[in-house]
Amino acid sequence: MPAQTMEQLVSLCKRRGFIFPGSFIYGGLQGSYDYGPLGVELKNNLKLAWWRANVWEREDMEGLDAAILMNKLVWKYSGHEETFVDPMVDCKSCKMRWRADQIKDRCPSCDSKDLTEPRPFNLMFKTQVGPVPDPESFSYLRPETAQGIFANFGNVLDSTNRKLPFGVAQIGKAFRNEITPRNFIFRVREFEQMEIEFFVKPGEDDEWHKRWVENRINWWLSVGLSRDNLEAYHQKPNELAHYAKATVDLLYRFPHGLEELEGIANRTDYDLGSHSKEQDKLGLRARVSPNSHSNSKLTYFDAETKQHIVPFVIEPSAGVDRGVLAILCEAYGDERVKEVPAERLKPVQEALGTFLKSVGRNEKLPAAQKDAIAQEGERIASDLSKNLAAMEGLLGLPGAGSIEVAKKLKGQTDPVVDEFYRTVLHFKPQLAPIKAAVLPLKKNHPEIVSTAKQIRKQLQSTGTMRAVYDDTAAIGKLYRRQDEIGTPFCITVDFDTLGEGKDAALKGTVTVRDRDSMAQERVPMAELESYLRERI
RNA sequence: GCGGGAAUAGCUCAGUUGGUAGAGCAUCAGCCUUCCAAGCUGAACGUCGCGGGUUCGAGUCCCGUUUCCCGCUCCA
Repeated sequence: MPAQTMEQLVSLCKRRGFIFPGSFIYGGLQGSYDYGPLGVELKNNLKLAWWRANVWEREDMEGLDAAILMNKLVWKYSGHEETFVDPMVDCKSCKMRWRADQIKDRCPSCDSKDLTEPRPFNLMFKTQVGPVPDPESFSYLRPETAQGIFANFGNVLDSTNRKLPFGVAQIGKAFRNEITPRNFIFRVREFEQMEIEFFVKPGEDDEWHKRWVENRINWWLSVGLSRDNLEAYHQKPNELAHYAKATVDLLYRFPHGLEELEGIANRTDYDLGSHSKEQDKLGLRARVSPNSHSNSKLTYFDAETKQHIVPFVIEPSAGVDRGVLAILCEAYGDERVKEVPAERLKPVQEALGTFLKSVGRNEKLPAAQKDAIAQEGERIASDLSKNLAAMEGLLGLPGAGSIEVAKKLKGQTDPVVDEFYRTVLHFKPQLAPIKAAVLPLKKNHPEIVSTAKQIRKQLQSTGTMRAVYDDTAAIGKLYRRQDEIGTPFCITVDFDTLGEGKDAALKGTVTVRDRDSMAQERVPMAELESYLRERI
C-alpha cells in the first residue's frame, strides 16, 4: 500500500533524515528543501540508475554537464525571455500568445474572446554577473538544463564524431520562480532535471518519439514504480508548448493527484534552428525568431545525401525530485506484523462507527465528499484489523478533518497501529540508501559486538555498498528502524556465529533477514559479500 | 496570486474564564535483554513560528507577518 497522505511522507522524511524543510532555523523558505543523509543517498542512487541506463548502457548517447549560468542571449533566442517574463494570455482558438497588459479581452489576431486567464511568466531568476551592477551585466539562472545541451551541440558533435541518431544526457539543477510551490518536493523553486536531447533525422522523429515514450515508461518501472500508478498522457494540440510538435507526459499517481513526472517532447528543429546563424539557408520546419548574434550553424552533415541538415530533437525530461517523491510514495507501506486482539480493536471500531455516523449527519459537507468518506470507511470496517493503517488516508480525505470526532478516532487508532504495524520502505535494493545493517544480537557481549563491527567494516570497504552498524536498541527495534528507511538486508551476529550456540555447525554463519518477507537465512560469513552483491 | 485551516520538545499532541510549559514516543548514559518496536534508573531537549499591541501578567485575547496543509492555478 503506497503512501496515502503527503503528511505521512513529510513526517517520515524529516524524522529519519531524508528531506528537511530548507532554511528551517529561520522559519523556512517557501519552495526549498534540503536532502538529508538518507535523502542524498536515495537521490544519488536514482540519478545513477538513470545515468547507467541512458549513458553507460546505450551506444548512442554522450553525457554533458553544462554551466547553470549562460550568456543571456541563450534565453533570448530560446524564447524563454519572451515567454517567461510577463503576464501572458493564450488565445485558445488560434494559439497565439499575448502580453496581458497589451490587449483588451480579444485576441488581436483572430478576434476570439476565448482566452486563457493571464498567467505570470516571470519565472526566471535574474542574477548579476560580475561585480559591477551594470544594467547590462545580468543573466538568469537556467530555467531548464536543455539549453546547455543545444548550445553545446556542435562541440559534442565535433569532439565525438557521432552519427545521427544520437543523444546527449545531462543531470543538473534548474530554477523557476514558481508562483505557488506546493506539495512537498513536487513543485519547488530550485529543482533537478534528468534530461536527454536525442537528435534524429527529420522524418524519423515520430518513430523515435514513440520509442522514447516506451523506453522511459520501462525505466520508471525498473526503478520500482508500479504500472497502475503510471499513465501516459498525450497532450492536445492546444496544450503544446511553443517549441513542441507533440508531447507525452508521464503522470504518476501522487497522494495529491495524478501529476507529471516526466515530459517527452518532440521539439522539432526549433532549438538548434533558433540558436543558429543564417537560418534562412537551413530549411527549418519550425518558426524561429531571426538570430543576429549566434556565430554558429548547429547543423549536421549527412554523408549519404551530402547535405547539411538541422536534426530534430526528442526530449525526455524528468524531474529528479519528483522521481524521488514518486519512489518514496510507491515504496511506502504500513503493514500488519501481528494479529490485533479483539479487545484492542473494539474501541477503534466504536470510534469509527461514531465517526461515520457523524459524517452521515453532517450538513455542511458536500455529498461527494460524504460518499467518498463513507465508502472508504466501510471498506476499512470490513476488515478492521488488516486495514487499520488506512485510517490515516481516511482522515486525510477532503472534509474528514472537519468532523469533530476525527481526532478521537485518530487517537484510538494510532497507538494500535504503532504496536501492531511496521512502516516499511520497499525500495528496489539498487536505490536503497543503506544496503545492509549489521546488528549484534546482544550489545553487552564483547565478541558479538566486535564481530558485527568487523563485518560492517569489511562490507563497506568493498566500496560497493553502504553498510551501517547499530546496537542502540533491542534486535526487534533495530529491525523496525531499518525497515523504516528501506534497508533491504539486516545481518545479525549471534551466539551461533561464535560457535557458542546450540548448533555447533552454525559457527561462522550469520542471520540475513530480508526486509520485505522478514524471512531469515543463515549465510556463512565468507559468502556474505557475494550473497549481498547478487541481490543489490 | 485568491479563498479556507493550522503552527507548543526531534515526532504525535495536551495545555482550564489570561497566572512560573506538560505527556507519550524518539534521543543520550548505565543496568538488564539469546531474533522482530520488552523493562528499570538517570539525563538532555522549548524565547509556545516571527514581530507588534492590550494587560500588573499572554502559549491563551487583538493586529501584522512567515511557513505548512486543503481548494483554484501549475506542467520537471
